[in-house]
Amino acid sequence: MAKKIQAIRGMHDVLPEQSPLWHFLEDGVRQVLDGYGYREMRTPIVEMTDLFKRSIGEVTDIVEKEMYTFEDRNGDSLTLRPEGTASCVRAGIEHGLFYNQVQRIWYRGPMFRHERPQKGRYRQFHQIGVEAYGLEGPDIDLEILLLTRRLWQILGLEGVELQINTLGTSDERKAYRDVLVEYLTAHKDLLDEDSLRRLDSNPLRVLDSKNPDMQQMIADAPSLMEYLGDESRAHFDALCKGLDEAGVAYVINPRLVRGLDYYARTVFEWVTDRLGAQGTVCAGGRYDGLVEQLGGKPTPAVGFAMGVERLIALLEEDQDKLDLKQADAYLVLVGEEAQRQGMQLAEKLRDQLPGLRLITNCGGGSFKSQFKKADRSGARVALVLGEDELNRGVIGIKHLREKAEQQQLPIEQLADFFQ
RNA sequence: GUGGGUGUAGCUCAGUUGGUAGAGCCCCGGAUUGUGAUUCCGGUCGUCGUGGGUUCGAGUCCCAUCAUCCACCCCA
Repeated sequence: MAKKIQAIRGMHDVLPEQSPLWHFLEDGVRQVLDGYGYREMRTPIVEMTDLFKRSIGEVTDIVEKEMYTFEDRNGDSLTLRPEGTASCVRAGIEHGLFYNQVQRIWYRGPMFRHERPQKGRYRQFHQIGVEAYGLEGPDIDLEILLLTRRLWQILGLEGVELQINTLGTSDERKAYRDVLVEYLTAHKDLLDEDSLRRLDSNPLRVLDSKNPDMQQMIADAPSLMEYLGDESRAHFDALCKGLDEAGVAYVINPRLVRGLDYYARTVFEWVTDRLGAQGTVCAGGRYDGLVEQLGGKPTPAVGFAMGVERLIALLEEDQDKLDLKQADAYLVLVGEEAQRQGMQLAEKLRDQLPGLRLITNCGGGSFKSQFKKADRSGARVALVLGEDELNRGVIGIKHLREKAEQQQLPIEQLADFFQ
């Protein structure tokens, strides 16, 4: 036997058995987004490497050590996208979508990060992202959050908690960052190895440290809230008020600091404790500076991304609640003549009943074995065509899921049965 | 990138102090004529992750390597 080739580390197949759950999720998301007037955009999986360097930030882990970057045949440096926002902004600028316009956009697809695989963390993973451009007020932030709440409702997802925070404008954050670095440097002796590293790369992250020895020092650190301008504060207050009025439960988490450089003002995460260490199921925030930073004219923006594998993992836990059977009817065909005519009959049924999910038995087999297959297909009924039925011009209908006598119908009346 | 756990049939796993592999599920067939899911009977399936080493002999011990899982880190 030839040597087997297996999938790349951290990249997984979605098998036929799992795809109904993916469809359930994707259909639900699409339905909700349609309902809010968001439209899908599809962008390439590969982009110029600089796009991500400039948007995500040169000194982030993603750019420094997690990107799948390679040289194209003409020498360009290309990268498999590690996230979707950058591409979305690039495409928007490229096609003039942001000129004096409001855009509500969503996207979905695979993302790539070269990390050590773990539960809820893969090298190829899928995100569904939602972005709104051209609106600077807190109303659109609120809409985005209401939309996520509705998503969980539609999907029947329970036990996810909303955490929000504000990072202020980039100027406010810069000012705070300087103060924080000063404070942290003064307490350098208390910092652990990770935090010392973050002191240079992302000092705000130090506040999120899990190290118990550092908690007191962190609690005494200056708070970003004190460095917010009036406008940022008003923006955040208005959002909180809107959430209150809409009855959305949330927790203000001052330590919530998104890892990508482009976030400002509103940031949020939906988290669960059911997924181990990777508990963030959906996260995002405002990124007013990014469009300009990537060469467009200044455009306010807010958005988020969901981790599809993580949501699927949550949905799997109570999958039995979902009705995901895949066939309505299974056509049992015994005998050469029945097999021949059965194919024609099945086509006719599909003409008459476009939504019908009908599996035709192929490969022959006894009545017994064909009924076994019918049962395993999940079909509600088995349609039976054998020698007897052919001679009499009828088809047998056996109910597989409920107690009811097997009945017979003239073949031409079969379509009526499914109406 | 760092640390720990695990790799035996398609799946879930057992395999005693080293003596050349087993169960359940699944799949296939049968239990008097053409009927599933229950029950009974029978059957197929393995280079024991891969490569070295120790030994008369390795699934079992040693080394390496790959994969996978969990945590750190990072993030959706």
